[in-house]
Amino acid sequence: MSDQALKHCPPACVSCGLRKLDAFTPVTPDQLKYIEAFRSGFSQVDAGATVIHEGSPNGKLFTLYSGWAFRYKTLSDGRRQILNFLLPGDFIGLQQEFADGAMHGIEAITGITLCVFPRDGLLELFRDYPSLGFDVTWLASREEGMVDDALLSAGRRTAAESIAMLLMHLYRRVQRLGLERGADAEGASIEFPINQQHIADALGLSLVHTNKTLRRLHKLGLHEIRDGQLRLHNTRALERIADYYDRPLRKVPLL
Amino acid sequence: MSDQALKHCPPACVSCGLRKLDAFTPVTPDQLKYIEAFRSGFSQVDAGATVIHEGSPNGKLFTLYSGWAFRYKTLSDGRRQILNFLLPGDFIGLQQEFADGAMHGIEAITGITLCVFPRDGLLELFRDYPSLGFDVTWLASREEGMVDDALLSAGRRTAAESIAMLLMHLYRRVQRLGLERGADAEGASIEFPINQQHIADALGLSLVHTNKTLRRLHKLGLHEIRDGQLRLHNTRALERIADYYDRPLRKVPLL
DNA sequence: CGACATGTTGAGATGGATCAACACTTGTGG
DNA sequence: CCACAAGTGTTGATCCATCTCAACATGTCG
Repeated sequence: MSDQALKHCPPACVSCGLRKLDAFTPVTPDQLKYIEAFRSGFSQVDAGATVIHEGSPNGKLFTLYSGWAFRYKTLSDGRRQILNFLLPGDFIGLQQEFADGAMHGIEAITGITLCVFPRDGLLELFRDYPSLGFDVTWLASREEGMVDDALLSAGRRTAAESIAMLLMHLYRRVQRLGLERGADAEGASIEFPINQQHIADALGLSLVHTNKTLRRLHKLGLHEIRDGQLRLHNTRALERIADYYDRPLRKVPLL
Repeated sequence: MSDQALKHCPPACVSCGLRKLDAFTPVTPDQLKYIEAFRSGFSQVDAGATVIHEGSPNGKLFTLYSGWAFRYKTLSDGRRQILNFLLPGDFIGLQQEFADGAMHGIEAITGITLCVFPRDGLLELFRDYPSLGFDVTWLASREEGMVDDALLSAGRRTAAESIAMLLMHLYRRVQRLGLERGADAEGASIEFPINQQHIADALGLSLVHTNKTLRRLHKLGLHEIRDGQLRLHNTRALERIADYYDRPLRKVPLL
């Protein structure tokens, strides 16, 4: 499936392009119908625009259908921390419902398409389709796992280790979605719409240091970022540097 | 309620000491009965012992009944990052079920008591009591919110800001449980069983720097840690330094 | 008593921050 | 068509928050 086909969210979940991907657990026709009824519509957000404002207590629930986005928090003087990157299939907005701490914002990196769900239908979903409720928990828990990893990077990894980790992590996630670009002369690659400022904010580094470290890894022949594409030239080395080894991939639920 | 009464987990949930606390949302007698049936027993772990080993794929689910513990990850050369601290009422082990990334370990700080639940009964719980399933999601989401905050600290706060944040955060959590020690001559305090190495590992700092920063805050008259007790002498200043302002507290579900 | 965990302090080293330029590209308005 | 601003990436120089190393104090416990 080309990612071109994923640009726009189709009106009916039955013809959902995402769901056809191998990465997601299949659902029964019943469940699919319920999800479609639960969904209140879809929405598009331009690159760079804010999907959910930091600290806004209300909002809807979303499934990211296409494009990249990120969750973030900022301190009052403007220092920003990206909490994690959001890729197609990610469920958005749960914490807004629950957290009693301060909230996070969500910003689109590329233009994105979202399936929208009403916040107050969630309990009903748990009631009517417990296994879908279970899936929501699955997704929440999986996302927490990603933040755990990010915290390990920010807290204990060096800049080079963190960057190696992030490149591997994002590459693998895109790869699992089946969106890896077929091998051209230089090998496989993925779309990589984030800039060095995003990387810096995700890892708790300064922009300048991020640039220098990225440059160093590039000169070591580990990777290449060009024209919005990421190519990994030596995943073995990157894994070793990041001290991160991939687990067998599992299918992920999709709401 | 004195925390003495919370030392041991009673055999029946009806007489659960935790549940009497104001901090938790009440449950119906039906739900309580179900929870009691779901619970397979309880367990004690000594201070310093490991509850769940890092990377162990299986395990049970727990509710921490009494004492302090923490979730952590380590890099292969031993660098350790504490992901968050666990206090009574926290639900433990969800990520073990779901995460496809590497897993975390859990270690007891004090002696702790745990209610044990079988991992494979969870889906059944979602089916039989959707609102309890909803609560599980609630708890997962709330925990993610805490990790989000920790990531903001590790990534973007200075050492002093991070420490101020952590002190406030832990104080407030204990306070919400109703475990604040009544005011003696020097004002209110909480039990504070963690040492400087724990603080360092939670914030991504070195032990030495943690000590010096803690000393500095103490000399500024902001707090005092002595005899395993934490006293905050100037919460206003701590909040300002940490750039963290408390939200109105909400009741938390308890499983 | 010694072993060990914990906290404290100083000295020196360094990873990463900050400041300051500059190059390149893209879009925009004149 | 050019002139210009804005966003992004690059690089060097310098600074400093934090790390590492090293020593010592204290308390607990067997």
